[in-house]
Amino acid sequence: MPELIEAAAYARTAGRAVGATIVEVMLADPSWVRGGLSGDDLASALVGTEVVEVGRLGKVVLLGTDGPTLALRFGMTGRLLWDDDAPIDELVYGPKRSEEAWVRFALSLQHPGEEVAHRLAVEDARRLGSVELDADLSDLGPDAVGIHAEQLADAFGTTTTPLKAALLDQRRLAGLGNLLVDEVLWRAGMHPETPAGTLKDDELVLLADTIALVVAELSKRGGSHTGDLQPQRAPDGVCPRDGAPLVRGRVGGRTTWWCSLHQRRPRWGASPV
DNA sequence: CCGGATGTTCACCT
DNA sequence: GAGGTGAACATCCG
Repeated sequence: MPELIEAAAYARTAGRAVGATIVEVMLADPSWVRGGLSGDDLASALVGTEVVEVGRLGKVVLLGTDGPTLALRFGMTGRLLWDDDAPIDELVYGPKRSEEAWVRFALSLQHPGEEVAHRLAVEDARRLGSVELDADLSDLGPDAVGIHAEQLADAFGTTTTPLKAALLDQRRLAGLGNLLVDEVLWRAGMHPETPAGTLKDDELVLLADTIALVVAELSKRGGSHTGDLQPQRAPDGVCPRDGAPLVRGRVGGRTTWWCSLHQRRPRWGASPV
């Protein structure tokens, strides 16, 4: 996604639905629903209910009604739209335009006393997102916002999984995606292949502080793609801090960029040089 | 034309 | 069981 920062922006916008009644459900793409429900199932469960709260856990946006709770996942190209407003204009690896044909799911929402209903819609070109009723989110780890060193220690345990893969694993920690993790590790000066379970207490504190700083700063700037490292995540990119060449590799199945100088190799547990 | 892309999930190895 | 890899999903972009 749309990582945590975009999901938070979507949740803020979706918050405008609180107090409104769902009067219509539009499901343009039946495969966008999880749980084997049809569009009719979805409509009969939701039409007539009132949105009472909107929240977020990790990258998932939750609309709580006085009936079921609706979970929205945005995949890589999902954008949330409120009428003609889009909280996030453009996604880095998503399409550069907007098309009605990519709207997979929408709700019509009627506020009491208002003339016209609003539309809350999700546009998802690649269809990697989904909507689900009463989703089981028990596999998600603690949210990355507000994470503490002790929670990171719990999340990592003694695993030898590369730090980058551990931070991307939503079961350990919910909300960070590929771009945010590269930015965090770069700022913390940690090599992405460091075995996650070998971090010392002071390193866990530094990591937790860096996650908080990066999420706060990039939220203010406007998205997961506004990190200092981002413009250099390209061939011949150099470290914005010290000018050393960046290394491009694959860690945890994802493209990973790190500084050849200040994100040093782990002292042990790495593949032989 | 080809390869790669903010995510998730599953099959298949080691 | 843990963890890695690669594919698949479908589409856009350089």
